[in-house]
Amino acid sequence: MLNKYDTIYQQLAKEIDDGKRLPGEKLPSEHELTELFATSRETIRKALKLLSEHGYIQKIRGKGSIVLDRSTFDFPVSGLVSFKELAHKLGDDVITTVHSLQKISANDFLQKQLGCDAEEPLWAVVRARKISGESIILDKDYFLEEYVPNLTKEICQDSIYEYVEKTLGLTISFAKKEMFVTEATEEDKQYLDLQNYDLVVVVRNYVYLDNAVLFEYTESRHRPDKFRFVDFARRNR
Amino acid sequence: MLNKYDTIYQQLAKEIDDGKRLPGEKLPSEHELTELFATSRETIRKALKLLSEHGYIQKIRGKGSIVLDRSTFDFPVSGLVSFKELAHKLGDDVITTVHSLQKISANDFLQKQLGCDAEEPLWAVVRARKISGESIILDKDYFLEEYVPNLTKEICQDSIYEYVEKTLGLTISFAKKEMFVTEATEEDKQYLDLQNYDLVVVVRNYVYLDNAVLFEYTESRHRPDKFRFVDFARRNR
DNA sequence: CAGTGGTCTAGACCACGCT
DNA sequence: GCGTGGTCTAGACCACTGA
Repeated sequence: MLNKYDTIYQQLAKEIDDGKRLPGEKLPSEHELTELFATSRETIRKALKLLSEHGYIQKIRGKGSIVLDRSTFDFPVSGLVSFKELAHKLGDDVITTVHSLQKISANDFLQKQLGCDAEEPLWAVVRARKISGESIILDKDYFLEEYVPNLTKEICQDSIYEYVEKTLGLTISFAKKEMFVTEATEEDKQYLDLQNYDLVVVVRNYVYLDNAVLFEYTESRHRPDKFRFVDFARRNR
Repeated sequence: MLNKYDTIYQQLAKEIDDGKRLPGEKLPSEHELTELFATSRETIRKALKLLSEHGYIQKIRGKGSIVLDRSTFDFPVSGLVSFKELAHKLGDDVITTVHSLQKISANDFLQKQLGCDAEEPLWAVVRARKISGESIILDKDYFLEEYVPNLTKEICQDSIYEYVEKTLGLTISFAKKEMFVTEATEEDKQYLDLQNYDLVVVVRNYVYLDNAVLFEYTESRHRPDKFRFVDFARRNR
């Protein structure tokens, strides 16, 4: 069972998704929702905050909460989405090839990225992602070994996140992403079907556990024509 | 004067920025902060929520609020940042050239992007942004004329957002961004110093007013080597 | 003016971490 | 068991909107 406010959020979100509440319409007032759900106003407000953060409604002081048109927001969400989830949503067939899996010590670059000690033991994984027959993405992952004692090719073939969260019981709390374009390296050219492109889009991902430890640094290198990112940003975040 | 919780947020953020509270340290507990700021716990919690949403702290149930290391987060923020603000933060000299400014009617593409009526009257502005002597970004903006009755070259030269918000009194509430890489068009080549690059990074920006009206569609076309984006994503957003 | 959402309060109980 | 943050309540006053 979820929180009360989360339950209310999900119900209202579903009603909007199902077309029971149409864009442009107003939701019942907070006062009315309080009675509808037999709860307090602050709880209703938390649910409405979630709806507005997910682009379902917009709250306007003095007027009410207006249902938004999410039809233009239908691309897989920004935020922390694993490659596997993303591919699944796109309905594409994805094949992962593990090119290397080894224990290393942090070099200067990784020490800086992970903010860890010099020589800190790390897992280094290099994987290529093939979509519809073409190698499109090169994933280079670095984990603190301390948190991930065992790692096998099979796990890397599947989803490392799933292993980390479900099997190891670690909780990922948030991630910072950084994106830029740079020249393709020899490694990119070796593992990706770059066609004639000599640039790649690099997405750097810094992943934190719920104990505030930065435990993973990932670099995803995308063939430029297949890259896409969506961000849904509220003002004054 | 701001809200109480916003004031508390800003004070704590400043203390962290100034190094008075160091990464890894814990903030005082919510109970202690309640007494420190002579306020209620929910108000403190709103301030802490802001801190955690901006990457200043991480809250851990049963333990406390830990100050994070924001030193790797120092690049200008994701979200709705106008070009002018961004350039200002970077401390660069920026020159804007207005290449065209005209009233048009929505064509099929713009009708789709803005979700407006066919033939809806729009402003169309094309501007190039020169940073340190090089034309790096081509901005193509389309506004609903209904909301922006007058637009002059001088306003476009300066900041359209400032004009819209300060002079017209409209409030921008949020934006959706979409990013991808594509081949440079003739227009890109004409207005940008693309060197040998034949790709551009396109950022599509959908801007909403606080009355839930989508009133602007902007396409920013960046020279790939000068493009950079940072996203700070909490889980389950 | 009545009705809306925005802020704030002072309490309560719960789930979790640590010792 | 104690202190932490997470949820929830029932009220209050304010700022804004629209008739």
